[in-house]
Amino acid sequence: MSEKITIYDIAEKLNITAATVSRALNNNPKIKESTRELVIKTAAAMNYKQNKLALALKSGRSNNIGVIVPRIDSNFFASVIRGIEEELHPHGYQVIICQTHESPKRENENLYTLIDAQVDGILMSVTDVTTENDGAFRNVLEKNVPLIFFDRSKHIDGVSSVTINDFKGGYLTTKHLINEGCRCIAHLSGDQSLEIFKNRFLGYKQALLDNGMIFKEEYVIPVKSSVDAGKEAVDILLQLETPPDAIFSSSDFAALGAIQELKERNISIPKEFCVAGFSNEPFTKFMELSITSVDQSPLEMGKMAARVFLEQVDKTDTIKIEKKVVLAPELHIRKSSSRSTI
Amino acid sequence: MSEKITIYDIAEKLNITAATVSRALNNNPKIKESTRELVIKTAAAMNYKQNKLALALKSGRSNNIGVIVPRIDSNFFASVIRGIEEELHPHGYQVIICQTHESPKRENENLYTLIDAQVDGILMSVTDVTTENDGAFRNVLEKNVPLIFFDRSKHIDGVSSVTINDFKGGYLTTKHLINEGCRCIAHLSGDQSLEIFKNRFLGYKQALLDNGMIFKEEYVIPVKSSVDAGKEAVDILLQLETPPDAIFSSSDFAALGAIQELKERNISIPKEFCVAGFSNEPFTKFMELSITSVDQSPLEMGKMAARVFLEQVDKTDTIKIEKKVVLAPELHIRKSSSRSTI
DNA sequence: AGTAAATATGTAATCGATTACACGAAAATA
DNA sequence: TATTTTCGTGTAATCGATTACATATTTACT
Repeated sequence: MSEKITIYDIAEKLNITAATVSRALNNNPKIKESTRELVIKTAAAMNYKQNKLALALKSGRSNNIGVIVPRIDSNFFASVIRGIEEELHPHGYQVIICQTHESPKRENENLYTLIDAQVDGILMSVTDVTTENDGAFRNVLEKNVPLIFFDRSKHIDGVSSVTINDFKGGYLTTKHLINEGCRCIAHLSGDQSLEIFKNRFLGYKQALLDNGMIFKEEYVIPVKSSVDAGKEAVDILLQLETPPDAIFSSSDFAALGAIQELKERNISIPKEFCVAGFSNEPFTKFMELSITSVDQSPLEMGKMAARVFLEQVDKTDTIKIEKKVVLAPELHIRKSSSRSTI
Repeated sequence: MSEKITIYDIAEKLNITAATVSRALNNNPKIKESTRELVIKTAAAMNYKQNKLALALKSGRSNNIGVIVPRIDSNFFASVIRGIEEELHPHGYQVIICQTHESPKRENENLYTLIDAQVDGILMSVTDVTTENDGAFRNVLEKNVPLIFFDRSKHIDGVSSVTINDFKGGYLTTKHLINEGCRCIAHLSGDQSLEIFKNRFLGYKQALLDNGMIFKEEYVIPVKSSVDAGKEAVDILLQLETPPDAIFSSSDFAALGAIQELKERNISIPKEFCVAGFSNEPFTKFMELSITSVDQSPLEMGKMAARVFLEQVDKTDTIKIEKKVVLAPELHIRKSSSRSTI
């Protein structure tokens, strides 16, 4: 078992004090050049490694940042985390992962745990806006720990966010469906308490109105992000007096379910019915009948969130600047809605 | 900005020493019951939070564990990490994520960084067996930090691992293809320096031999795990004198590419040609022509790796027990290879 | 040579919690 | 009552690094 070498060990060996060793290693200009070289050489020879915990305790900075997501095993969140890790790694930060599983209680708990662990910042996607975890959020802000929301945001003074323009995503997609000749476009909506879903819906609605189409409440079906939910939604929609001829789904999984159900009923896609999803999950482009979807550039979102964090950290004296970064959504048009190319 | 409350603050308020406060909070039996209650009540009232960094420095334990994976944005690794996090969270551990991007240099760097950060354990999937990062691994073991490999393992004395029986996975799949009537089965192989791919290949070979079929070198095409690689492989295979009538791919992505290329050539699947992949990526079951694949139960693998870690941590005095957990692969038979059900 | 200025290093406190050891007071025993 | 236990708490060292302040040594200048 290798001994743990401290600056005291180096000091002892060289008959100097730990203070001098510390200064030499930190390039303090007051240290004689010859001493510095000697210390550095000796430190290397003894295989000295700085104890990060001691440093963290002294400085109050752990060089860890916390990331809270509903779950990690979703392509979107995993990609965001990848972006965060890649951007922050060069700066010496380590990424701590926490999952909420959409539970506000877990979210609350994670926030406190991360603060306890003295992270230097928290990047997160909120779980639920209705529940009041404001205590936990306030606690973070009071501790002066930079807090940055990505994708699923929440309005809190002084908190920056990185999101995509979901409204535009919904608008573009709906507009595209209209352009393809669809006349009655339904929408599979997500949890309206989350802005992202609210905005996708609003974009959908606005696109309808801007293009002389009627918005009908009955065409909006709330779904969970699952294949089955998509199937059920189609079942409901097709029973309407005037069934729709297109679906803009706020979830790729629901879009997939919808497609499966439509096929089951021998409805031809995209000829008779067009479908578009949201998130650009990998499978959407792999399908034989590839699915039109909105890309949220998760990698870029993660990197951007990390950059916003880097801007805010260490600026405790400055008045905190609330930065709202909004990325542009990118509509990937594929077979499930491409009548023109057929 | 909320003050940071320490045990000294509590001590001062109650006119006792920090030692007593510490003991009271830690349920030390030597503390008078009345004192303990008073301390606990006061701590709560003052909103005291234990400083984890100080504790970590004193105890040498950070309550963090490091996870190193090639990349996080792959369904498999993300699911493993999910399993790890869920299993370790109740025990108070936080999970630090590192990516190698298949670079041995990054792997090396990550290992040292995690040790520097005083993690209490490292769970990882190795990147490459050929490169000698042995120094870094030895460093981990010398520091007495539990090291556990999952999926991609490496033979190092005293290191436990959690893997699936890749040999069996390859064997079962190949056997299945044989049962479906395939006579010439090709294999898209992965990096043979990694045991997982080696074993999938060996399982494939053994199944052929056990069932009176001939093994041909030319039927084994090394591929990267990508759609394009699968397409190219098919291109090569179909130019052979005796082209195969089935493919067992060590990668789902390559299997997908193969299927796309076969369709391109109007070869009917599974009638004329069967295809099976490995990993059970989400898209394999979503496809209209769903793809037969081997499930590696990543969630379970992560949980198991975490459990092995929990068993090993804190047992520094005991002789380290090398534990090799091998999970059973599960073949999911789908349309891409199901002649019987058609 | 004598003093000021510059340079290099040492001393000791600090970050916050834990804990071996010491000690005084109360309770138990002789 | 004297002595030993037991109990509860205080003292101070420790984990490893940083740093304000003090001090010693050189160098520069009159």
